Amino acid sequence: MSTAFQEAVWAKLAEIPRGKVTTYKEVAQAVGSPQAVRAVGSACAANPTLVEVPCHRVVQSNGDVGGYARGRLAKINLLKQEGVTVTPDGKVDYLEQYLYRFHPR
DNA sequence: GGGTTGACTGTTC
DNA sequence: CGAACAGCCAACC
Repeated sequence: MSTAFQEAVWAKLAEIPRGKVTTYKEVAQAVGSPQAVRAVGSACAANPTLVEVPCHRVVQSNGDVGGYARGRLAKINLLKQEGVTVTPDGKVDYLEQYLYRFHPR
């Protein structure tokens, strides 16, 4: 079972184009709760399908890939596969370049 | 109904 | 630059 909040988050994640990434904060803002970044993370963790929902394209605002249901390494590997530069430290380099924003100014 | 936990963020030391 | 503290929201027990 899922809540409206989680579905809203998943819907936003589905909008992220391949080769791009977004931050939990951006998603939180997109769903209307810019402070609910923790809740967004929980929603991603509760995501039922890892293929339909590109949760691996969500990273932390500081560039760190954050966590992943299958492990950080798997997440890093997926991002690299999509053309995102990830440092061995598990951080996305050139984040601003790959960052996908829901709130364009 | 109340308290704890978590795929986080920003500030401060 | 790295580690620690506090703040926030939604879900779970």
